[in-house]
Amino acid sequence: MNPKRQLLVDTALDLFYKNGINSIGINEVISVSGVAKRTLYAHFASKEALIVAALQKRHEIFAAWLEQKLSGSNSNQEVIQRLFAALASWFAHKENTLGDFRGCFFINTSAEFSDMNSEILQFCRFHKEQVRDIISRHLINADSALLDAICIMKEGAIVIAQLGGDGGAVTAKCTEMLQALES
Amino acid sequence: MNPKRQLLVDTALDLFYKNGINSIGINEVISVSGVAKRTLYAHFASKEALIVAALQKRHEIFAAWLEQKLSGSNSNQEVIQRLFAALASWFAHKENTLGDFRGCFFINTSAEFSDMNSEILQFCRFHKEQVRDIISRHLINADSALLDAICIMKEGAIVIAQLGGDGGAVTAKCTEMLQALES
DNA sequence: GCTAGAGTAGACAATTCGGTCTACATATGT
DNA sequence: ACATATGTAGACCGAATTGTCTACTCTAGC
Repeated sequence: MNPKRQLLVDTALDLFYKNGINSIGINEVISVSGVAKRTLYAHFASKEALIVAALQKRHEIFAAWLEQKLSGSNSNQEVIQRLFAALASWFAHKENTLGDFRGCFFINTSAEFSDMNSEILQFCRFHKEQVRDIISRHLINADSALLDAICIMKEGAIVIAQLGGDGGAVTAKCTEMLQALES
Repeated sequence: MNPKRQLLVDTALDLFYKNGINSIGINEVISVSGVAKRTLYAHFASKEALIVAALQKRHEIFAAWLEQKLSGSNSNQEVIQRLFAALASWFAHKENTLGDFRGCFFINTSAEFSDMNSEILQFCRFHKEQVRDIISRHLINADSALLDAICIMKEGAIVIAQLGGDGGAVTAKCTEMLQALES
């Protein structure tokens, strides 16, 4: 809608994801985006509101990306294979839609805020539920045990890839294990 | 060794782990510990040096805790069972040694710093390698595939527990799946 | 008793933080 | 043509940031 608001959210998301939220001040967001500080505070009541908007934007991007990666799968085996192939591609910085991989924005954000009741952490939990739902909807005869296993390994793979592990090897292991579990 | 230094590291670790590193200023560390600022800078060249010392302390505590939890295991099945039982207990805030659970300090710290070559992130990677080694040493005929699976699920369980998931249920799933994989 | 080491309190510097405010410019709809 | 909305630049505020410095106190060893 509003182009300035959108620019601010995009810039904030980019800076927050790359550097961590507490490392980026409002002044950096405005100087990088080229938007006046007054305009920022015309669109957002506070830095926290901007953070929430950035989280929402990231959620939209990620959910759409995942949905597209999984849509059209014909078996649970294929869902597993596609999901972890997509993650591997993300880890290897080959997914332009998601930007350069630096872990899960929502896990990272959770690390920076301690008030579990804040809107920020509530949204992080919401995102994880939604992602679980997306995966679930693509599974045939949604087996809860399989869904749990997929979600656990997905988070594990993301964390290990972020801390310098071999993202390709890890996702391959996950695929192998989960496909064995399903058959 | 030096009591003031130790007090500073303990206080810093507690505050950093509870609130995130960038949310805690040097002034808070000194006011909570009751140590003069001058003394802090007599022991540490900078905040970064204090952070590294806190990471080291946390690593010592965690490594000793894990070692104790796994020592005396008589089979890979038992290692798996013990590891995830210990994690479940940690997630449920029943491990006094580790303090109230708020995720993995090293994953959390990785989220706050972006320079992969900094001493801070180097130490986070070192910690993960060491933990992997500890688990590996307790496995019989250390099967690399099993070790990978354990490490992936361990990270996944920690992240899910941190974001409000049912830590007990997740660790039970992990135990079940890994024991099936091993038999 | 004196000296040296270690610690204290807190002022201070320089910068940055989130956020407010004034004064002005531009663009759009009627 | 004029009003309204939306934008700009940037001064300003009080608080907080990391880090330095001065001046004083306490304690242990000789």
